[in-house]
Amino acid sequence: MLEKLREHIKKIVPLTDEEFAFVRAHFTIEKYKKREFLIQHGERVKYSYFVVSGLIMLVYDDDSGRQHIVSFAMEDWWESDFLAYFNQTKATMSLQCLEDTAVLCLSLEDYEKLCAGLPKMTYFFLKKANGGHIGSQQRILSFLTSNAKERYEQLLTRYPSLFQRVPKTLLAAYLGVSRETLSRLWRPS
Amino acid sequence: MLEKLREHIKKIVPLTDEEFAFVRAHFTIEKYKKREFLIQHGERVKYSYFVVSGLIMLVYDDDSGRQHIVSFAMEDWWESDFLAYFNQTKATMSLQCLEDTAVLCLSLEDYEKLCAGLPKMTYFFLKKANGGHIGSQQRILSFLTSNAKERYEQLLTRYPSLFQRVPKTLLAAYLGVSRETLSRLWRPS
DNA sequence: TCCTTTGTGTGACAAACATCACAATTATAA
DNA sequence: TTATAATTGTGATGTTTGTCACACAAAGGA
Repeated sequence: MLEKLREHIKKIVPLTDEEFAFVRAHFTIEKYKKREFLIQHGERVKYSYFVVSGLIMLVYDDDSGRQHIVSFAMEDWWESDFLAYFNQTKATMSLQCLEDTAVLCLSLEDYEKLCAGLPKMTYFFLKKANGGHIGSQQRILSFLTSNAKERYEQLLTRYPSLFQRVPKTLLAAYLGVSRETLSRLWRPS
Repeated sequence: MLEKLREHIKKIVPLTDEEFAFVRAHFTIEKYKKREFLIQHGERVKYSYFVVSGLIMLVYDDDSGRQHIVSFAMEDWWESDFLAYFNQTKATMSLQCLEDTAVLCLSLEDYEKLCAGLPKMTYFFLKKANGGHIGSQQRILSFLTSNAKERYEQLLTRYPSLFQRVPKTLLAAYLGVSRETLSRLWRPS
């Protein structure tokens, strides 16, 4: 569990045993079953999460009851409703398990302490945040430049495992098309 | 020019005169006229930019010659082709002026030196990067939940000045609709 | 096991949006 | 100023996508 976090951080900043002991003290471990919620829309966001194993989705439920998926997060990803997390406001999105999932939890207070106590970790989070920003921009670009079929192909090229792990309805909710349209994409009209 | 940067940074981390002297030494000033390019697609990305005044757009030109706008950046915004900047690869996007624009330029080397020499600045950039990530996620959500008209209204609510400063063709290229559709939105069909 | 969810495909039709064509107006530079 | 380019609106038409309806298969709990 925690060793996975260490390996993950090491890819950006190497840590001594002592430093990692400091880091690990800020995290708690939690396990969730499929369909359980890590964050519930409307509630306070206590943590951001490092996914050790499993698969979760960040989802927005609109007024008409439709689900829209902002992000899937699998092993080695960081996820939360970051807007609510950093501003300590109520969640506008939910974070829900698509598989049994193990996560490491980091409260905002511990996040700040971690950054203050070990500047390397600020740099680590900076790299992660830049990566997230760039990734989101690429997703925006795919909305601007590509139709439903192309977006679907791009998604499966980038994350082939999602095809097996996630029902098509949810892939549609990520791509921004109806599940019926998605179902018809590869069959010629 | 530089005083604007100081005010901007101060909103997140206060700096002493000495610290700001260190910061300012890493930036250079550049001025561009309307239609000029700060970054040209295919070329190396030397800097990320802090916009002191004016207006620029981050734009992707696709194979069929269409323009897609990833972002507008005005006063007090940071902008670049961040993927190419951080990886020191060729730009896939262009950064072009929509108005005469003054910017402060920061090379990747100076960015790293700044972070290493003054940890406060790492924290500053972390806050900015998180803000950028969250902003991009909101934009993704607007693609998922809203049609062209709603996205247009959201854009003008958030950035009313764009309505006067930017031609409708470019607003359309930002929203992901044709300029004809955009032109017809407020007139009932 | 059976029985209820959940997931998937497909037809018929409606709505949203893109494309092409053209006109007219407003900036901008020589 | 005058000519050229940039910007905007709008009609006609076709394509893409959404919605509703239904059937059926697969998965999971009692």
